[in-house]
Amino acid sequence: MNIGEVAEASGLPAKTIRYYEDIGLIRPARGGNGYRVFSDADRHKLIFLTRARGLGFSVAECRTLLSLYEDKSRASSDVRELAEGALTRIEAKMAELQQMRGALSELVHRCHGDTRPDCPILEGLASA
Amino acid sequence: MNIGEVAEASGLPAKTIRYYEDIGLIRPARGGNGYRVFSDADRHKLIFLTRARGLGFSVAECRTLLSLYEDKSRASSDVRELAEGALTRIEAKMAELQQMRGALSELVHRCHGDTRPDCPILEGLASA
DNA sequence: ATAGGGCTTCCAGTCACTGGAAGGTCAAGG
DNA sequence: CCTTGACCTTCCAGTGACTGGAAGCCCTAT
Repeated sequence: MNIGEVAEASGLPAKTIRYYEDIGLIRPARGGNGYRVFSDADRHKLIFLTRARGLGFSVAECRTLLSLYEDKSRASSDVRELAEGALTRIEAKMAELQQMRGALSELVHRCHGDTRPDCPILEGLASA
Repeated sequence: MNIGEVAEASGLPAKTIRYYEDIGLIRPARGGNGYRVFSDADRHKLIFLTRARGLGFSVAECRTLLSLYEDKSRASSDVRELAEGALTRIEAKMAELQQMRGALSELVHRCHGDTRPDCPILEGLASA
């Protein structure tokens, strides 16, 4: 299949797929016309990448995940460690966002939001 | 004050303060030796920026916030709109992270994480 | 006089794409 | 056979918000 089809199938933009080839995540073959030719294995890898990225793994981690995926003598603990790291990052980020949301929503609710200049949001930013 | 002091006072790295000058968020004076000289107003602005960034406003929004802050005839509704936008973004991001966390933690809990290759995390990524 | 720390500029790199220009290829319709 | 339009190619540059590092000036203390 050509890049358009595999983009459709994997949910990734064609640009991103070319980029993934660039950084060596995938190695599609080439047809006589210079077009990339994607095998089923390539398509599976791209779907794998789409999901892994969607779960918060970095591209570097995806590279490792792909090599673990292909290494039939892997230890599942290696995969789990990566996943636990991603989970920890997600939870840290969520805590940070929760903090922000709390502070911000309080400021928003205290601001009447009309034509007057008086504004608790700006006041809060200027001197917490 | 010099950049080191104002960095300490605002919580921003000196590098970031130079960057903020570069993009025109602040305009510190210069001493005869070429060093940046920060006034109290500069310091206040940097603290303002630290807090606004910490609440999830983009640098572009911070620029607007600063100009609203200095505009004594502003409408508080303009500030509030910006803040509501930031809040909406935060909530969207939180929802996304929650989704990720749910999926990822389920996979992690299903993986025994030992020396065997068998791994539900990889299976989940390969075919959800 | 020298050692150290702090300051300066400038260039390059990060992460993961994304946009756009210039041009080659292919299938369908006239 | 020619054209049209969709699809493909490469290459270069830009995004956001910094961050690292090199080369060199400045200031203070010993």
